Formats: sequence, structure tokens, C-alpha cells
Amino acid sequence: MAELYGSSPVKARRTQQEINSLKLGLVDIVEAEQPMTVRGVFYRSVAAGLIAKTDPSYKVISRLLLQLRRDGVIPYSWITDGTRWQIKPRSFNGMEDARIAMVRMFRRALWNDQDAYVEVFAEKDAIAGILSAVTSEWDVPLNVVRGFASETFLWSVAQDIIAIDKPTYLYHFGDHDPSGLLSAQDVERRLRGFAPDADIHFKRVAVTTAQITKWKLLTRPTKTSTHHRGFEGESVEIDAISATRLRQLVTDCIERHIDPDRLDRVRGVEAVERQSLEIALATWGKPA
DNA sequence: TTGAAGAAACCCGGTATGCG
DNA sequence: CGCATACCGGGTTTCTTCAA
Repeated sequence: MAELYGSSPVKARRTQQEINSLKLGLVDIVEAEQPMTVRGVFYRSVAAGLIAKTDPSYKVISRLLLQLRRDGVIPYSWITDGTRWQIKPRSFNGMEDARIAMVRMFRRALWNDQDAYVEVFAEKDAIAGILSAVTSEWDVPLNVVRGFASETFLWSVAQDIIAIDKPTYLYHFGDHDPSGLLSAQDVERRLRGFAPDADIHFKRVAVTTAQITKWKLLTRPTKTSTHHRGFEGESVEIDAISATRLRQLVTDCIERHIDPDRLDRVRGVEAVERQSLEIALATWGKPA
């Protein structure tokens, strides 16, 4: 059996051939699921058995992805970095430009007419891209926690929940490992603390032990130095679940709270309003 | 040359240890 | 005993340094 890179106690260097086949594997992964984060590619590589889940291995992946992009093999647009951002006011190249943008971005708040309110939580950036494809479509907030949530962040989420004042359904996506479970529990506990009167229903959607057996997910040894009390068995990264299944999971979570008749009505109103907006703005900025 | 390791930036929880 | 601190665990990305 081939030794996984990085798992050997001997620091064996990769040959050029091994590096090349690793690169081919990376290209396959990125091509299939782009856009994704460097971290996301790393986890997918682990799930695919390409590399061990260790810090050095992560660095190898990140370096190879750098090369592949600089060499023009992988387009830059296929790799995303949600941790750096730009602050800039929205500005327009004239009124016509503004008019087009306004009509395009107009959306009716879908949940105003629904009896429930939904938010989704992701433990890490690596799956945020996958989940956001669905949450955006449904106008659902996606909260990316990054390990353990900050007090600041949870407080502001709680303020939204309090203000909306409806039965609130929170769905959490994270790893099946001691800290992952604790982090989810911690999000729930602190949110309830900040919004004690809110009607909150919190559910950890993934990774569950049922999913591990049902989908035969790739496991890794559990680190047992902290947080491990009461945790049995191997750990599983949420990245081991395919993007398709993850998308299906979120879709199910969200759609069960949607009343289709009311949705139809909102969509109808939205279409009419967008049209009105277009008409109203048609002469905007043009000489009478 | 390049792989491995360390550092930097930031947010956390839990536990062990030592001090007062 | 209670508190502060250190260190381990969880999350992300990139750059620099050192050794083979």
C-alpha cells in the first residue's frame, strides 16, 4: 500500500513525478468544484486520499496551487479567498449605469411573508462557497463562524433574531470532531443566552454519525488532547461530504420552512415591482 | 531549488498548573 | 479556593526562514 505523503516518520521528499501526479489530482478537484478556497482544495485532496491531513501537507497543497495558478494551469478565478476584502463605496458610471444596477439587484425580501425565519451556520470557509450557492438563492443569511464564534458576532446575529421575532430555525454545518461538536453547542448556547425569549430551534445538520456510516465518509484519527470528553471514535471533516450532498442538505433545511403559495405570491409581486421600477426609471436622468 | 517549519494576523473553549 | 496564564484543540491564508 502506498504511504500517504506526510504520514511517514521519515522526511521523504517527493519526487518530481509524485509532485506532478499530485498536481494533476489538484487540477481535477478544482476543475470539478471551482470556485473553492485553498483550504477547501486541501480537504478534498485528503478526502480523495491524495495527501495526509497534516500541517505540512496543507502547505504543500497551498504551494502547488500557487504554482498552478502562476503557471496558468488553473485560472485565478477558480480559487477564492474570503478572508481578505475590499472596502469601497458603491459608485456608478452615470445614471444609466445606476439604473441598470438598481433594476438588476432589486429583490423582494422572501421571508417577510413566511411564518418562519432561517439562518445557516458554517464552521469554516471551505464549505461556505458550497452552502452560499443555496442560501443566496433563498435569501437566507449564511454565518461563517471559523472555529469558535466570537462574542461580537453571535451578539449581532442574536439581535437580528430578536428583531425578526418569528420562530427561528438555525442549521449548523461542521466537522464531526470534539471541537466541532463543542463549537456548534457553543453557538447554540450563547445565542440562546443573548436571545432568551426568542423561539429558537437549533439543529446540527452535518456531520452526523448516521451520515458517516450511510455515506461511508473518510475518517481521520481523533485528537485526544482537548475537548475529547465523551467523544467516541474517529473524526470526519465536513469536506468529506460531496458538494452535491451538502447542497441537498441545505436545500432541504430551507425548503421545509417555505410555504409555496406565499412564495409564489412574493415572486409575483417581485416581478411586477421590478417592472414598475424599470418603467419608473426609464426616463430617469434623460432629458424630458 | 524546494520542502519543511515558523511566523503573522484574528476569533474562540477547555484543562492543567501555579500563584496569592 | 479562585483567578491568571499557558497550552492544546477548532477555524484561514500567505510570507519568510532554514536546511537538505
